[in-house]
Parts: sequence; structure tokens; C-alpha cells
Amino acid sequence: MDRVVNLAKRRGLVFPSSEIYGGFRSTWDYGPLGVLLKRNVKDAWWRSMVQLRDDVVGLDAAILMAPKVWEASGHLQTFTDPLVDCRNCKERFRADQLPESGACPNCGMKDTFTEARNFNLMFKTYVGPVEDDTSVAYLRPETAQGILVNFKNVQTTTRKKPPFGIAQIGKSFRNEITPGNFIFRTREFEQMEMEFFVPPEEGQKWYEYWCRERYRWYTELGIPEAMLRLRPHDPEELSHYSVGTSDVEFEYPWGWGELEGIANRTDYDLTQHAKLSGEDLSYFDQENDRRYVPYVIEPAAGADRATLAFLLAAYHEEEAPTADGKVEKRTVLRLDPRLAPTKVAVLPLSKNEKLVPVSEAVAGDLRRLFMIDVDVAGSIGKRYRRQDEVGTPFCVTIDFETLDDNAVTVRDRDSMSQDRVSLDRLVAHLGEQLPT
RNA sequence: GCGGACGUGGCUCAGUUGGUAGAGCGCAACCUUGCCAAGGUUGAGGUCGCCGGUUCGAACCCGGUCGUCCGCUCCA
Repeated sequence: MDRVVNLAKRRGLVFPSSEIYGGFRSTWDYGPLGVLLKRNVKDAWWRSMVQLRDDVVGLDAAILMAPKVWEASGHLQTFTDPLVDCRNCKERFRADQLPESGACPNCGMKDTFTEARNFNLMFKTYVGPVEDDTSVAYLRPETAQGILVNFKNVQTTTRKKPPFGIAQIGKSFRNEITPGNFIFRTREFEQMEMEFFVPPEEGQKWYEYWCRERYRWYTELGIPEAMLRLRPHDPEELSHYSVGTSDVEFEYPWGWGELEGIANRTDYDLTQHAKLSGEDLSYFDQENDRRYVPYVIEPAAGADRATLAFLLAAYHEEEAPTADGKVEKRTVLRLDPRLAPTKVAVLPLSKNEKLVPVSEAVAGDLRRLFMIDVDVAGSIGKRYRRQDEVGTPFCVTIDFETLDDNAVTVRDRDSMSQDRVSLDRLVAHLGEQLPT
């Protein structure tokens, strides 16, 4: 973990936020390479979820929503836990779980508790010029509600029939008491959520389907199955809206942790929104001549957690032989090419005045199709290592033979093999190796 | 929020009993080399997290604060 955090800082993947002011807790900034990596993660999710399916459509809802939404969803009530501290032993407890005797469960002292304080996990703000009770608004603690309240809008405009889903990627905010573990738990984070609306009797079937699908997504993008598991929640662990939840968990360096949750939210949300808004959010199934409130199956993934997991799974330190016969450490990110921030590095063998213009021309051709990097500084071996460290799948080397044979060397990150490829075929060659 | 440890150039760290900062790596330029972290020369870069106090004088002592890590609590 330390190595990955270090690499992230050193190579411009992730920086601590507001660093020149001493940092700001729980906030991180994605640097030039990090933003590419995270965007690739989100693009891969969107592609598998929206583009490659005909039963899911996209949405981008506002972060600020009517406060009634959070009343309906239950977040205003259940997101607030009254907590007390024991003045004697400094332990903290939930006020509603204390013994009636008033004795501290930890140290046994009586009446040593502080006043109960509420910890609402939603960020509160005020909309408009006057800061009073009528102007209170919240930053959304999940993107799901933006989808759920748009169920009718989307259903009627796209003419989709259940089973169908609405997908959304966006920021959410939770005032976590204890953030930490780098970008694993932050107060501002990005979610990739999809709400899948199904006939009630098909709820369980689709819940199981999405558990399998989502697990598979991570393995297809290169996370070894040994580092993944699907863990069903215990009944007492279930959230207020769910009758079944499973987490896709990843084995982080500090232990198993959540990557994504798949929940059967039943008709809880739509029913609640119908009740509080007065809108009828049921669906009329013309074929079967019946009306029902759809069940909602929700795969909710964290974009930052996924990015971290892909980074951790990709990070390798290897022994590599050097030119003079010694063995050196080689750091390489074995990222799936679809996730790699840079797809191709263009490297003139030296800063020779004849090679540099050729590499610039090659770069000009490639950058229209791929995210590329051009590096002319240092020895060729060092530049290969620099690219390995950030997971660039291919290096294109322009050498002196290129001037004669119009061909370049394409070096593979994983096999370290080298192919000679004609410049006429270079774009096509790389296109074949770099799936979308 | 509580307890503990820590906070020195981009990174990893050193800084002896307080006397206004160093190394390695990295980075940049030039020379050399010419396919897997080569070599040489030169150079940039730090008011030692921030604020205040003690002192003739503080990176070193004290207080506060911000941040990081570990443990506890919390995570709908």
C-alpha cells in the first residue's frame, strides 16, 4: 500500500488535496495520469453498463435535490446516529444501545457519559440568500435517488419496459466519522450506480444475475479471483431499504473491503417517493394488463475504490536483468490496456536531429487515436522503466534503421518482446492490440 | 471524536548535548552512449507542516493547530 501511495504521488496519479496549506482531511486530487486512469475505469463501466446493453440507459442528475427526497428515502432519519462518549474510558457508544442501568459497557463506571450528539452523515447547506430552516439542502449521499425520482421521466421518454435500468456516474458526499485508507473512504467520492427496475416477482432472479455480472466485470478487467469475493450481508447487516445485499469485496492490504454493493431495494424507494410526492410511480404492464410498482436491483460501485483496487492489483515489483548483468528492481503496473492512462509511448532512440522529427510525425498520427506520451530524455532503458511504472502497454521506438526501412520497434510492457512494425501498419497494429 | 506515533528539498531519509540545513534517488541542461534503470560535467530545488512561546539564538525545547498512520468508535 505504501508503495502504491508513493507511486501515486511520485508519478502524478493522486495528490493530497490543498497540499500547500497542509492538506485537507479525506480529500485527494487526481493528477494528470490519475484522472486518465479513473476516467478509463468509469468509461469501462459505462461501456459495459450502457453501451453494450439495450436494457440500460444513462442519466446525469443534480447533486442538490429537494430535501423531501431524503425524507422519503429515509436518509434524514437513519443517517443520524446519536452518539455518546464515556468520560472515564474514552470509549464511544450509540446512545440507543446503552444499558438502562447507565453503566458503561466498557469500564463499568456509572453516569460517565457525555450528552448524546447527533452525527448526520449528510452534508447540509443552504440554498439561496437566507440561511433558515426553509432553505436547507443536502449534498446527495448517494446518486441512486436522482435515478429513482426520474423513473417516470426516463421510462416514458425512452419507452423502456421493465426489466430495464438507469445508470449514472457522479459525486456523492457523506460526512464519515472516520475516513481513511487513502482514496478508499473519503467524504467526497464518486459512485457508479445503476437502478434496474423489474417486476416484483423477478426481483430475486435479477439480484442474483447482477451479483454475478458485477463480480465478472472486475475479473474481466484484470483483478485476480483470489483477490475478490462476493459476500452476502447478514440479515441484521441489511440497510433499511434492502431485503438482500451482497458486496463485491477486494482484498486490500489492510484486509477485505467493499468494492461494490448489489442490493435488492424492493419497491421501497418508489413507494416512498409516490407517497411523499403524490405522483403515481407504478408501471402499467399492458401485455399482462396489470399495474405494479417495480422492484429495484441496484449495483452501486465506488469509482475511487475501483480505481484503487485496479492499481493495487496491477502493482508489481520484479527482478529485471540489466545490461551489465546485474539484477535491478522493475516496477510495473500490469493494468488492463483499457485502463492504462497512457496507451502508447513514442520514444526516439536518442535526441538525434534526424530521429526527433520522425518521432514527432509518428506521435502526430497516433495521438488522434490513442492517449500517448512522448519521451526523449534519458537512456532508452530508463524510459521503458518509466512507462512500465505507470502501466503504458506499448512503447514505439524510432531508431536509426527507421530512417531506412520506415519501420519502428513496438515493445510490449508485459512480455518485453519487440516487434518490428512498418510505419504504414503502425496504427492498425496498435489498434488490434488495444481493445476499446 | 478519543488514545498513541509521526510531519526536514519531487521521493526515501540523516541531522550529534538548541548555534540560522545534508545525502541518495529523482528532475533539468550539455557531452557521451545507441534497445531495457550506463558514465561524466553542470544546475535547479527546503524560511525543516502552520501559528505562537521560551532563548542572545530553535528543524531540535514548550503550547496550540493542521495533516498522515495505527488502535477504538462509526460506516444508512
